[in-house]
Amino acid sequence: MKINQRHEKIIELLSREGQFSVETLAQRLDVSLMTIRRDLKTLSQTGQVSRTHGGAVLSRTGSINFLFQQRENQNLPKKQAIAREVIRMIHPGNGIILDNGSTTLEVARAMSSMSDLTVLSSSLLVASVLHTNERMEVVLLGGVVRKNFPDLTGPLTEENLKGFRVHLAVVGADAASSEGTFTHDVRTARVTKVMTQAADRVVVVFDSSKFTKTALAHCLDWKDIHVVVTDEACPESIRSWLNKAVSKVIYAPLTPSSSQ
Amino acid sequence: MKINQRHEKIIELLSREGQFSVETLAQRLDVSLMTIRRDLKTLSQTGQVSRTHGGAVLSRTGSINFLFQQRENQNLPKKQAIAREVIRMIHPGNGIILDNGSTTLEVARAMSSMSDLTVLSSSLLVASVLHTNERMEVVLLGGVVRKNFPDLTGPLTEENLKGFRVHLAVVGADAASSEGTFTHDVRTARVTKVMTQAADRVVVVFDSSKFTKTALAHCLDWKDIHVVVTDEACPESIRSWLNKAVSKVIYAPLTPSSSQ
DNA sequence: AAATTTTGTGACAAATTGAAAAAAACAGGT
DNA sequence: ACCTGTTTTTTTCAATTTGTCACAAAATTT
Repeated sequence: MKINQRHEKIIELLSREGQFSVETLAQRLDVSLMTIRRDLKTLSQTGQVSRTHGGAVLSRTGSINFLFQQRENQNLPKKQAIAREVIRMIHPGNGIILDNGSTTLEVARAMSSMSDLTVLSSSLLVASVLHTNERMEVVLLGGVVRKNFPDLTGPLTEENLKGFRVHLAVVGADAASSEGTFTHDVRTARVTKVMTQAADRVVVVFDSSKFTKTALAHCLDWKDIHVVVTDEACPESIRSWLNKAVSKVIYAPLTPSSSQ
Repeated sequence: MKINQRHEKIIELLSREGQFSVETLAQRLDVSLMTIRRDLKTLSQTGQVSRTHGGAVLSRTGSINFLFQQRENQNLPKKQAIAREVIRMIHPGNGIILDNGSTTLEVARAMSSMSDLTVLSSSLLVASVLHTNERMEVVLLGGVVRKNFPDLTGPLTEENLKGFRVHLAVVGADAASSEGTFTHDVRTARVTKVMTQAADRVVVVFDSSKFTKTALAHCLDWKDIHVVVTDEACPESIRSWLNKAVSKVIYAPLTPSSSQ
Protein backbone atom coordinates (compact mmCIF):
# COMPACT_ATOMS: atom_id res chain seq x y z
CA MET A 1 0.00 0.00 0.00
CA LYS A 2 1.32 3.36 -1.03
CA ILE A 3 1.70 6.36 1.18
CA ASN A 4 -1.17 8.34 -0.30
CA GLN A 5 -3.51 5.42 -0.08
CA ARG A 6 -2.56 5.01 3.54
CA HIS A 7 -3.18 8.68 4.24
CA GLU A 8 -6.61 8.50 2.66
CA LYS A 9 -7.34 5.35 4.61
CA ILE A 10 -6.41 7.04 7.86
CA ILE A 11 -8.73 9.94 7.09
CA GLU A 12 -11.46 7.50 6.17
CA LEU A 13 -11.07 5.51 9.37
CA LEU A 14 -10.98 8.65 11.43
CA SER A 15 -14.05 10.12 9.84
CA ARG A 16 -15.90 6.89 10.52
CA GLU A 17 -14.94 6.41 14.15
CA GLY A 18 -13.72 9.81 15.22
CA GLN A 19 -10.46 8.83 16.79
CA PHE A 20 -7.79 6.18 16.62
CA SER A 21 -4.71 5.22 18.55
CA VAL A 22 -1.39 5.04 16.78
CA GLU A 23 -1.16 1.38 17.68
CA THR A 24 -4.58 0.49 16.27
CA LEU A 25 -3.83 2.34 13.07
CA ALA A 26 -0.53 0.52 12.79
CA GLN A 27 -2.28 -2.83 13.13
CA ARG A 28 -5.08 -1.97 10.73
CA LEU A 29 -2.75 -0.68 8.06
CA ASP A 30 -0.06 -3.24 8.77
CA VAL A 31 2.82 -0.83 9.14
CA SER A 32 5.07 0.13 12.02
CA LEU A 33 4.21 2.64 14.71
CA MET A 34 6.89 4.90 13.35
CA THR A 35 5.25 5.04 9.95
CA ILE A 36 1.88 5.92 11.43
CA ARG A 37 3.49 8.67 13.48
CA ARG A 38 5.10 10.05 10.37
CA ASP A 39 1.81 9.86 8.52
CA LEU A 40 -0.02 11.66 11.29
CA LYS A 41 2.67 14.28 11.36
CA THR A 42 2.26 15.13 7.69
CA LEU A 43 -1.52 14.91 7.93
CA SER A 44 -1.57 17.29 10.86
CA GLN A 45 0.78 19.65 9.05
CA THR A 46 -1.69 19.86 6.21
CA GLY A 47 -4.40 20.43 8.78
CA GLN A 48 -6.36 17.29 8.08
CA VAL A 49 -6.02 15.63 11.49
CA SER A 50 -5.15 16.70 14.99
CA ARG A 51 -2.66 14.73 17.02
CA THR A 52 -3.47 13.54 20.50
CA HIS A 53 -1.25 11.62 22.85
CA GLY A 54 -1.20 8.14 21.51
CA GLY A 55 -3.44 8.81 18.57
CA ALA A 56 -5.24 11.27 16.37
CA VAL A 57 -8.66 12.78 15.78
CA LEU A 58 -10.15 14.39 12.72
CA SER A 59 -9.22 18.00 12.59
CA ARG A 60 -12.20 20.26 12.97
CA THR A 61 -10.59 23.46 11.93
CA GLY A 62 -12.39 26.12 10.08
CA SER A 63 -11.53 25.15 6.56
CA ILE A 64 -13.38 23.00 4.13
CA ASN A 65 -11.72 20.49 1.93
CA PHE A 66 -13.48 19.91 -1.30
CA LEU A 67 -11.49 17.36 -3.19
CA PHE A 68 -11.80 17.54 -6.92
CA GLN A 69 -9.90 16.84 -10.07
CA GLN A 70 -7.77 19.65 -11.23
CA ARG A 71 -8.06 19.39 -14.93
CA GLU A 72 -6.20 22.40 -16.08
CA ASN A 73 -3.51 24.36 -14.47
CA GLN A 74 -1.88 25.67 -17.56
CA ASN A 75 -1.78 28.97 -19.34
CA LEU A 76 -2.12 30.84 -16.09
CA PRO A 77 -0.47 34.02 -17.42
CA LYS A 78 -2.88 34.04 -20.34
CA LYS A 79 -5.83 33.58 -18.03
CA GLN A 80 -4.66 36.39 -15.80
CA ALA A 81 -4.24 38.65 -18.80
CA ILE A 82 -7.78 37.82 -19.85
CA ALA A 83 -9.04 38.50 -16.32
CA ARG A 84 -7.41 41.94 -16.33
CA GLU A 85 -9.37 42.86 -19.42
CA VAL A 86 -12.64 41.52 -18.06
CA ILE A 87 -12.61 43.47 -14.81
CA ARG A 88 -12.47 46.68 -16.80
CA MET A 89 -16.04 45.91 -17.84
CA ILE A 90 -17.20 45.61 -14.23
CA HIS A 91 -18.36 48.61 -12.24
CA PRO A 92 -19.68 49.20 -8.71
CA GLY A 93 -23.32 48.35 -8.34
CA ASN A 94 -23.23 45.72 -11.02
CA GLY A 95 -24.67 42.26 -10.78
CA ILE A 96 -22.32 39.69 -12.26
CA ILE A 97 -22.74 36.05 -13.14
CA LEU A 98 -19.55 34.03 -13.01
CA ASP A 99 -19.44 30.64 -14.67
CA ASN A 100 -17.18 27.92 -13.39
CA GLY A 101 -13.86 27.20 -15.02
CA SER A 102 -10.25 28.07 -14.48
CA THR A 103 -10.39 31.29 -16.50
CA THR A 104 -13.48 32.65 -14.78
CA LEU A 105 -11.81 31.75 -11.50
CA GLU A 106 -9.00 34.12 -12.42
CA VAL A 107 -11.62 36.76 -13.10
CA ALA A 108 -12.97 36.15 -9.61
CA ARG A 109 -9.49 36.54 -8.14
CA ALA A 110 -9.03 39.78 -10.02
CA MET A 111 -12.42 40.96 -8.75
CA SER A 112 -11.73 40.10 -5.16
CA SER A 113 -10.76 43.61 -4.11
CA MET A 114 -13.61 45.37 -5.88
CA SER A 115 -16.65 46.54 -4.00
CA ASP A 116 -20.40 46.92 -4.25
CA LEU A 117 -20.97 43.95 -6.45
CA THR A 118 -23.43 41.11 -6.37
CA VAL A 119 -21.90 37.97 -7.76
CA LEU A 120 -23.90 34.94 -8.76
CA SER A 121 -22.04 31.74 -9.37
CA SER A 122 -22.44 28.01 -9.59
CA SER A 123 -18.83 27.48 -8.62
CA LEU A 124 -17.81 26.75 -5.08
CA LEU A 125 -14.30 27.89 -5.96
CA VAL A 126 -15.55 31.28 -7.03
CA ALA A 127 -17.54 31.53 -3.81
CA SER A 128 -14.50 30.60 -1.77
CA VAL A 129 -12.45 33.32 -3.43
CA LEU A 130 -15.02 36.07 -2.99
CA HIS A 131 -16.96 35.27 0.17
CA THR A 132 -14.55 36.98 2.55
CA ASN A 133 -15.06 40.33 0.87
CA GLU A 134 -17.44 42.28 3.09
CA ARG A 135 -18.39 44.67 0.33
CA MET A 136 -19.59 41.98 -2.01
CA GLU A 137 -22.65 39.81 -1.92
CA VAL A 138 -21.93 36.32 -3.13
CA VAL A 139 -24.92 34.25 -4.14
CA LEU A 140 -24.36 30.61 -4.76
CA LEU A 141 -26.89 29.13 -7.13
CA GLY A 142 -28.37 25.93 -5.83
CA GLY A 143 -27.88 22.61 -7.52
CA VAL A 144 -26.44 19.15 -7.48
CA VAL A 145 -22.82 18.99 -6.42
CA ARG A 146 -21.03 17.41 -9.35
CA LYS A 147 -18.77 14.52 -8.35
CA ASN A 148 -15.11 15.49 -8.41
CA PHE A 149 -15.89 19.03 -9.42
CA PRO A 150 -16.51 21.96 -7.13
CA ASP A 151 -19.56 23.23 -8.93
CA LEU A 152 -23.31 22.97 -9.10
CA THR A 153 -25.51 21.87 -11.97
CA GLY A 154 -28.97 20.57 -12.63
CA PRO A 155 -32.54 21.84 -12.90
CA LEU A 156 -32.32 23.77 -9.65
CA THR A 157 -29.36 25.76 -10.88
CA GLU A 158 -31.10 26.58 -14.13
CA GLU A 159 -34.35 27.43 -12.39
CA ASN A 160 -32.61 29.74 -9.94
CA LEU A 161 -30.98 31.68 -12.74
CA LYS A 162 -34.36 32.54 -14.18
CA GLY A 163 -35.09 34.63 -11.10
CA PHE A 164 -32.18 36.97 -11.79
CA ARG A 165 -31.23 39.62 -14.28
CA VAL A 166 -27.64 40.86 -14.20
CA HIS A 167 -25.52 43.31 -16.11
CA LEU A 168 -22.83 40.91 -17.14
CA ALA A 169 -22.31 37.19 -17.46
CA VAL A 170 -18.72 35.99 -17.63
CA VAL A 171 -18.67 32.45 -18.93
CA GLY A 172 -15.94 30.09 -20.03
CA ALA A 173 -15.43 27.38 -22.60
CA ASP A 174 -13.41 24.20 -22.88
CA ALA A 175 -13.10 24.42 -26.63
CA ALA A 176 -13.97 26.84 -29.40
CA SER A 177 -14.46 26.48 -33.14
CA SER A 178 -16.25 28.34 -35.93
CA GLU A 179 -19.45 26.69 -34.73
CA GLY A 180 -19.28 28.25 -31.27
CA THR A 181 -18.08 27.21 -27.85
CA PHE A 182 -18.04 23.72 -26.35
CA THR A 183 -17.68 22.18 -22.91
CA HIS A 184 -16.85 18.70 -21.69
CA ASP A 185 -19.96 18.23 -19.60
CA VAL A 186 -23.49 18.54 -20.89
CA ARG A 187 -24.75 19.65 -17.50
CA THR A 188 -22.43 22.61 -17.23
CA ALA A 189 -23.13 23.50 -20.85
CA ARG A 190 -26.81 23.81 -19.98
CA VAL A 191 -26.07 25.97 -16.97
CA THR A 192 -23.78 28.21 -19.00
CA LYS A 193 -26.45 28.65 -21.64
CA VAL A 194 -29.05 29.69 -19.06
CA MET A 195 -26.54 32.05 -17.49
CA THR A 196 -26.19 33.94 -20.75
CA GLN A 197 -29.97 34.31 -20.92
CA ALA A 198 -30.01 36.04 -17.54
CA ALA A 199 -27.53 38.74 -18.49
CA ASP A 200 -27.68 41.93 -20.51
CA ARG A 201 -24.19 41.38 -21.79
CA VAL A 202 -22.37 38.09 -22.35
CA VAL A 203 -18.60 37.89 -22.14
CA VAL A 204 -16.93 34.63 -23.05
CA VAL A 205 -13.42 34.08 -21.77
CA PHE A 206 -10.96 31.41 -22.83
CA ASP A 207 -7.30 31.31 -23.64
CA SER A 208 -6.22 30.81 -27.23
CA SER A 209 -5.26 27.17 -26.68
CA LYS A 210 -8.97 26.35 -26.64
CA PHE A 211 -9.17 26.80 -30.41
CA THR A 212 -7.16 23.63 -30.90
CA LYS A 213 -9.18 21.55 -28.48
CA THR A 214 -12.43 19.69 -28.81
CA ALA A 215 -15.21 19.09 -26.32
CA LEU A 216 -18.36 17.17 -26.86
CA ALA A 217 -21.16 19.44 -25.71
CA HIS A 218 -22.05 22.47 -27.80
CA CYS A 219 -22.59 25.39 -25.50
CA LEU A 220 -22.99 28.78 -27.18
CA ASP A 221 -23.33 30.12 -30.70
CA TRP A 222 -21.21 33.12 -31.56
CA LYS A 223 -24.34 35.13 -32.23
CA ASP A 224 -25.33 34.80 -28.55
CA ILE A 225 -22.06 36.36 -27.44
CA HIS A 226 -21.41 40.07 -27.13
CA VAL A 227 -17.73 40.04 -26.24
CA VAL A 228 -15.01 37.44 -26.52
CA VAL A 229 -11.87 37.90 -24.46
CA THR A 230 -8.98 35.68 -25.40
CA ASP A 231 -5.23 36.31 -25.43
CA GLU A 232 -2.87 37.82 -27.96
CA ALA A 233 -1.35 34.44 -28.77
CA CYS A 234 -4.43 33.77 -30.88
CA PRO A 235 -3.21 33.20 -34.47
CA GLU A 236 -4.26 35.36 -37.40
CA SER A 237 -6.00 32.42 -39.07
CA ILE A 238 -8.52 32.39 -36.26
CA ARG A 239 -8.78 36.13 -35.75
CA SER A 240 -9.94 36.58 -39.31
CA TRP A 241 -13.17 34.64 -38.87
CA LEU A 242 -13.63 35.33 -35.16
CA ASN A 243 -13.70 39.09 -35.71
CA LYS A 244 -16.53 38.56 -38.19
CA ALA A 245 -18.48 36.18 -35.94
CA VAL A 246 -18.47 38.30 -32.79
CA SER A 247 -19.05 42.03 -32.59
CA LYS A 248 -16.25 42.64 -30.10
CA VAL A 249 -13.14 40.55 -29.59
CA ILE A 250 -10.40 41.49 -27.15
CA TYR A 251 -6.96 39.93 -27.48
CA ALA A 252 -5.56 40.45 -24.01
CA PRO A 253 -1.89 41.50 -23.96
CA LEU A 254 0.29 39.28 -21.82
CA THR A 255 2.31 42.17 -20.49
CA PRO A 256 0.56 43.38 -17.33
CA SER A 257 0.25 47.10 -18.00
CA SER A 258 1.03 47.88 -21.58
CA SER A 259 -1.36 50.72 -22.21
CA GLN A 260 -4.15 52.68 -20.56
CA MET B 1 1.48 2.01 -29.34
CA LYS B 2 2.10 5.71 -29.67
CA ILE B 3 3.08 7.93 -26.82
CA ASN B 4 -0.20 9.83 -26.77
CA GLN B 5 -2.16 6.62 -26.81
CA ARG B 6 -0.18 5.44 -23.82
CA HIS B 7 -0.83 8.66 -21.97
CA GLU B 8 -4.54 8.34 -22.57
CA LYS B 9 -4.41 4.74 -21.46
CA ILE B 10 -2.70 5.73 -18.22
CA ILE B 11 -5.37 8.33 -17.51
CA GLU B 12 -8.05 5.79 -18.30
CA LEU B 13 -6.56 3.19 -15.98
CA LEU B 14 -6.12 5.74 -13.25
CA SER B 15 -9.63 7.06 -13.50
CA ARG B 16 -10.89 3.50 -13.26
CA GLU B 17 -8.89 2.40 -10.24
CA GLY B 18 -7.64 5.65 -8.81
CA GLN B 19 -4.08 4.62 -8.30
CA PHE B 20 -1.35 2.63 -9.96
CA SER B 21 2.24 1.76 -9.26
CA VAL B 22 4.89 2.51 -11.82
CA GLU B 23 5.67 -1.18 -12.00
CA THR B 24 2.08 -2.25 -12.66
CA LEU B 25 1.70 0.38 -15.34
CA ALA B 26 4.94 -0.78 -16.95
CA GLN B 27 3.65 -4.34 -17.07
CA ARG B 28 0.20 -3.42 -18.33
CA LEU B 29 1.53 -1.22 -21.09
CA ASP B 30 4.55 -3.41 -21.77
CA VAL B 31 7.18 -0.72 -21.52
CA SER B 32 10.06 -0.07 -19.17
CA LEU B 33 9.81 1.59 -15.80
CA MET B 34 11.73 4.56 -17.15
CA THR B 35 9.16 5.17 -19.86
CA ILE B 36 6.33 5.12 -17.38
CA ARG B 37 8.20 7.53 -15.18
CA ARG B 38 8.67 9.87 -18.09
CA ASP B 39 5.01 9.58 -18.99
CA LEU B 40 3.96 10.34 -15.46
CA LYS B 41 6.32 13.28 -15.39
CA THR B 42 4.76 14.90 -18.43
CA LEU B 43 1.25 14.04 -17.24
CA SER B 44 1.92 15.60 -13.88
CA GLN B 45 3.41 18.68 -15.53
CA THR B 46 0.16 19.19 -17.39
CA GLY B 47 -1.65 18.68 -14.10
CA GLN B 48 -3.48 15.53 -15.10
CA VAL B 49 -2.02 13.19 -12.49
CA SER B 50 -0.16 13.49 -9.23
CA ARG B 51 3.00 11.55 -8.68
CA THR B 52 3.46 9.49 -5.58
CA HIS B 53 6.42 7.43 -4.60
CA GLY B 54 6.15 4.33 -6.64
CA GLY B 55 3.15 5.38 -8.63
CA ALA B 56 0.59 7.99 -9.50
CA VAL B 57 -2.93 9.02 -8.60
CA LEU B 58 -5.44 11.15 -10.38
CA SER B 59 -4.66 14.72 -9.59
CA ARG B 60 -7.01 15.91 -6.88
CA THR B 61 -5.00 18.67 -5.41
CA GLY B 62 -7.73 21.24 -5.40
CA SER B 63 -8.94 22.12 -1.99
CA ILE B 64 -11.13 25.04 -1.21
CA ASN B 65 -10.52 27.10 1.83
CA PHE B 66 -13.61 28.58 3.31
CA LEU B 67 -12.44 30.38 6.36
CA PHE B 68 -15.05 30.83 9.01
CA GLN B 69 -15.42 31.30 12.69
CA GLN B 70 -15.22 28.13 14.62
CA ARG B 71 -17.92 28.75 17.16
CA GLU B 72 -18.30 25.41 18.81
CA ASN B 73 -15.99 22.55 19.04
CA GLN B 74 -17.18 21.19 22.29
CA ASN B 75 -19.35 18.32 23.34
CA LEU B 76 -18.16 16.31 20.39
CA PRO B 77 -18.84 12.93 22.03
CA LYS B 78 -22.39 14.04 22.77
CA LYS B 79 -22.88 15.19 19.20
CA GLN B 80 -21.54 11.92 17.88
CA ALA B 81 -23.87 10.02 20.17
CA ILE B 82 -26.78 12.06 18.86
CA ALA B 83 -25.65 11.44 15.28
CA ARG B 84 -25.60 7.69 15.89
CA GLU B 85 -29.24 7.81 16.92
CA VAL B 86 -30.26 9.97 13.99
CA ILE B 87 -28.80 7.77 11.29
CA ARG B 88 -30.97 4.93 12.50
CA MET B 89 -33.92 6.91 11.16
CA ILE B 90 -32.37 7.17 7.72
CA HIS B 91 -32.89 4.48 5.11
CA PRO B 92 -31.80 3.94 1.50
CA GLY B 93 -33.92 5.84 -0.95
CA ASN B 94 -34.70 8.61 1.48
CA GLY B 95 -34.46 12.31 0.81
CA ILE B 96 -32.92 14.15 3.73
CA ILE B 97 -32.61 17.81 4.57
CA LEU B 98 -29.63 18.68 6.71
CA ASP B 99 -29.49 22.01 8.44
CA ASN B 100 -26.22 23.70 9.23
CA GLY B 101 -24.66 23.48 12.63
CA SER B 102 -22.05 21.40 14.36
CA THR B 103 -24.43 18.67 15.44
CA THR B 104 -25.97 18.20 12.02
CA LEU B 105 -22.44 18.13 10.66
CA GLU B 106 -21.78 15.12 12.85
CA VAL B 107 -24.90 13.56 11.40
CA ALA B 108 -23.46 14.18 7.95
CA ARG B 109 -20.19 12.54 8.97
CA ALA B 110 -22.08 9.55 10.31
CA MET B 111 -24.04 9.38 7.06
CA SER B 112 -21.01 9.55 4.86
CA SER B 113 -20.78 5.84 4.23
CA MET B 114 -24.47 5.29 3.59
CA SER B 115 -25.84 4.94 0.11
CA ASP B 116 -28.81 5.79 -2.09
CA LEU B 117 -29.64 9.03 -0.40
CA THR B 118 -30.46 12.47 -1.67
CA VAL B 119 -29.25 15.11 0.72
CA LEU B 120 -30.34 18.72 0.60
CA SER B 121 -28.38 21.21 2.60
CA SER B 122 -27.62 24.85 2.95
CA SER B 123 -24.27 24.08 4.54
CA LEU B 124 -21.08 24.02 2.54
CA LEU B 125 -19.50 21.94 5.28
CA VAL B 126 -22.15 19.27 4.91
CA ALA B 127 -21.62 19.30 1.17
CA SER B 128 -17.87 18.96 1.62
CA VAL B 129 -18.33 15.94 3.85
CA LEU B 130 -20.74 14.14 1.58
CA HIS B 131 -19.92 15.13 -1.96
CA THR B 132 -17.24 12.49 -2.49
CA ASN B 133 -19.72 9.70 -1.90
CA GLU B 134 -20.62 8.38 -5.33
CA ARG B 135 -23.78 6.75 -4.09
CA MET B 136 -25.25 9.93 -2.75
CA GLU B 137 -26.71 12.94 -4.46
CA VAL B 138 -25.85 16.12 -2.67
CA VAL B 139 -27.96 19.14 -3.52
CA LEU B 140 -26.80 22.48 -2.27
CA LEU B 141 -29.61 24.96 -1.87
CA GLY B 142 -28.86 28.31 -3.43
CA GLY B 143 -28.49 31.44 -1.40
CA VAL B 144 -26.31 34.22 -0.13
CA VAL B 145 -23.02 33.09 1.35
CA ARG B 146 -23.09 34.34 4.91
CA LYS B 147 -19.95 36.22 5.91
CA ASN B 148 -17.68 34.15 8.12
CA PHE B 149 -20.00 31.18 8.01
CA PRO B 150 -19.93 28.37 5.49
CA ASP B 151 -23.64 28.35 4.84
CA LEU B 152 -26.32 29.82 2.65
CA THR B 153 -29.34 31.88 3.60
CA GLY B 154 -31.79 34.30 2.10
CA PRO B 155 -34.92 34.27 -0.05
CA LEU B 156 -33.35 32.04 -2.66
CA THR B 157 -32.63 29.36 -0.08
CA GLU B 158 -36.18 29.51 1.23
CA GLU B 159 -37.64 29.56 -2.25
CA ASN B 160 -35.58 26.54 -3.28
CA LEU B 161 -36.84 24.51 -0.38
CA LYS B 162 -40.42 24.95 -1.51
CA GLY B 163 -39.65 22.87 -4.56
CA PHE B 164 -38.77 19.83 -2.49
CA ARG B 165 -40.51 17.32 -0.29
CA VAL B 166 -38.32 14.97 1.74
CA HIS B 167 -38.77 12.20 4.26
CA LEU B 168 -36.73 13.72 7.01
CA ALA B 169 -35.38 17.10 8.03
CA VAL B 170 -32.55 17.08 10.54
CA VAL B 171 -32.20 20.55 11.98
CA GLY B 172 -30.18 22.01 14.83
CA ALA B 173 -30.58 24.67 17.45
CA ASP B 174 -28.30 27.05 19.32
CA ALA B 175 -30.51 27.14 22.39
CA ALA B 176 -33.64 25.48 23.69
CA SER B 177 -36.21 26.40 26.30
CA SER B 178 -39.82 25.57 27.10
CA GLU B 179 -40.82 28.00 24.38
CA GLY B 180 -39.04 26.12 21.64
CA THR B 181 -35.69 26.30 19.86
CA PHE B 182 -33.63 29.39 19.15
CA THR B 183 -30.72 30.33 16.91
CA HIS B 184 -28.24 33.19 16.90
CA ASP B 185 -28.97 34.39 13.39
CA VAL B 186 -32.42 35.40 12.14
CA ARG B 187 -31.54 34.39 8.61
CA THR B 188 -30.66 30.82 9.49
CA ALA B 189 -33.73 30.62 11.74
CA ARG B 190 -35.91 31.42 8.75
CA VAL B 191 -34.17 28.80 6.62
CA THR B 192 -34.53 26.20 9.35
CA LYS B 193 -38.22 26.95 9.66
CA VAL B 194 -38.79 26.50 5.94
CA MET B 195 -36.77 23.29 6.02
CA THR B 196 -39.18 21.77 8.52
CA GLN B 197 -42.09 22.67 6.26
CA ALA B 198 -40.56 20.66 3.42
CA ALA B 199 -40.24 17.43 5.36
CA ASP B 200 -42.64 14.71 6.44
CA ARG B 201 -40.77 14.28 9.68
CA VAL B 202 -38.79 16.83 11.64
CA VAL B 203 -35.91 15.78 13.85
CA VAL B 204 -34.24 18.41 15.99
CA VAL B 205 -30.77 17.63 17.27
CA PHE B 206 -28.84 19.46 19.94
CA ASP B 207 -26.72 18.43 22.89
CA SER B 208 -28.04 18.95 26.39
CA SER B 209 -25.85 22.01 27.02
CA LYS B 210 -28.19 23.98 24.76
CA PHE B 211 -30.85 24.06 27.48
CA THR B 212 -28.71 26.43 29.50
CA LYS B 213 -27.98 28.78 26.62
CA THR B 214 -29.87 31.60 25.04
CA ALA B 215 -30.10 32.79 21.46
CA LEU B 216 -32.07 35.69 20.13
CA ALA B 217 -34.06 34.34 17.23
CA HIS B 218 -36.96 32.01 17.91
CA CYS B 219 -36.85 29.20 15.45
CA LEU B 220 -39.28 26.33 16.09
CA ASP B 221 -42.16 25.58 18.43
CA TRP B 222 -42.15 22.18 20.06
CA LYS B 223 -45.43 21.37 18.36
CA ASP B 224 -43.73 21.57 14.96
CA ILE B 225 -41.20 18.94 15.96
CA HIS B 226 -41.74 15.20 15.68
CA VAL B 227 -38.55 13.93 17.29
CA VAL B 228 -35.95 15.52 19.51
CA VAL B 229 -32.57 13.83 19.82
CA THR B 230 -30.39 15.06 22.64
CA ASP B 231 -27.97 13.25 24.92
CA GLU B 232 -28.38 11.35 28.16
CA ALA B 233 -26.72 14.11 30.15
CA CYS B 234 -30.02 15.98 29.94
CA PRO B 235 -31.20 16.53 33.53
CA GLU B 236 -34.48 15.18 34.85
CA SER B 237 -35.85 18.69 35.42
CA ILE B 238 -35.83 19.23 31.69
CA ARG B 239 -36.91 15.75 30.67
CA SER B 240 -40.13 16.11 32.64
CA TRP B 241 -41.51 18.94 30.50
CA LEU B 242 -39.71 18.03 27.29
CA ASN B 243 -41.32 14.59 27.20
CA LYS B 244 -44.71 16.27 27.40
CA ALA B 245 -43.92 18.90 24.77
CA VAL B 246 -42.62 16.56 22.08
CA SER B 247 -44.11 13.21 21.11
CA LYS B 248 -40.75 11.46 20.86
CA VAL B 249 -37.54 12.36 22.66
CA ILE B 250 -34.37 10.29 22.37
CA TYR B 251 -31.63 10.65 24.98
CA ALA B 252 -28.63 9.30 23.10
CA PRO B 253 -26.33 7.13 25.21
CA LEU B 254 -22.73 8.27 25.19
CA THR B 255 -21.37 4.73 25.08
CA PRO B 256 -20.95 3.87 21.40
CA SER B 257 -22.68 0.50 21.15
CA SER B 258 -24.41 -0.35 24.39
CA SER B 259 -27.52 -2.01 23.08
CA GLN B 260 -30.07 -1.56 20.41
C1' DA C 1 20.44 7.37 -45.19
C1' DA C 2 20.44 11.20 -41.87
C1' DA C 3 18.00 13.47 -38.32
C1' DT C 4 14.81 13.43 -34.75
C1' DT C 5 12.26 11.34 -31.40
C1' DT C 6 11.44 7.72 -28.29
C1' DT C 7 12.95 4.05 -25.37
C1' DG C 8 16.03 1.33 -22.36
C1' DT C 9 20.10 0.69 -19.20
C1' DG C 10 23.23 1.63 -15.61
C1' DA C 11 25.11 4.49 -11.83
C1' DC C 12 23.96 7.44 -8.37
C1' DA C 13 20.70 10.34 -5.47
C1' DA C 14 16.51 10.63 -2.82
C1' DA C 15 12.58 8.88 -0.38
C1' DT C 16 10.26 5.46 2.51
C1' DT C 17 10.33 2.31 6.02
C1' DG C 18 11.38 -0.09 10.44
C1' DA C 19 14.31 -0.72 14.58
C1' DA C 20 16.60 0.90 18.56
C1' DA C 21 17.98 4.40 21.72
C1' DA C 22 17.18 8.85 23.86
C1' DA C 23 13.93 12.39 25.30
C1' DA C 24 9.50 13.86 26.65
C1' DA C 25 4.86 13.35 28.49
C1' DC C 26 1.64 11.07 31.32
C1' DA C 27 -0.39 8.54 35.57
C1' DG C 28 -0.21 7.07 40.10
C1' DG C 29 1.48 6.80 44.56
C1' DT C 30 3.79 8.73 48.43
C1' DA D 1 4.10 19.01 45.07
C1' DC D 2 7.69 15.49 44.04
C1' DC D 3 9.29 11.34 42.44
C1' DT D 4 9.02 7.02 39.71
C1' DG D 5 7.65 3.78 36.26
C1' DT D 6 5.26 3.44 32.06
C1' DT D 7 3.85 4.99 27.76
C1' DT D 8 4.55 7.82 23.88
C1' DT D 9 7.29 10.65 20.94
C1' DT D 10 11.43 12.01 18.84
C1' DT D 11 15.86 11.15 17.00
C1' DT D 12 19.06 8.67 14.51
C1' DC D 13 20.65 5.13 11.47
C1' DA D 14 20.68 1.30 8.19
C1' DA D 15 18.11 -1.38 4.58
C1' DT D 16 15.19 -1.25 0.90
C1' DT D 17 12.78 0.80 -2.67
C1' DT D 18 12.09 4.34 -5.96
C1' DG D 19 13.49 8.31 -8.85
C1' DT D 20 16.78 10.90 -11.71
C1' DC D 21 20.38 11.72 -14.79
C1' DA D 22 23.33 10.80 -18.72
C1' DC D 23 24.10 8.23 -22.54
C1' DA D 24 23.41 4.42 -25.86
C1' DA D 25 20.17 1.71 -28.64
C1' DA D 26 16.01 1.47 -31.22
C1' DA D 27 12.29 3.27 -33.75
C1' DT D 28 10.23 6.85 -36.40
C1' DT D 29 10.28 10.55 -39.53
C1' DT D 30 12.26 13.36 -43.20
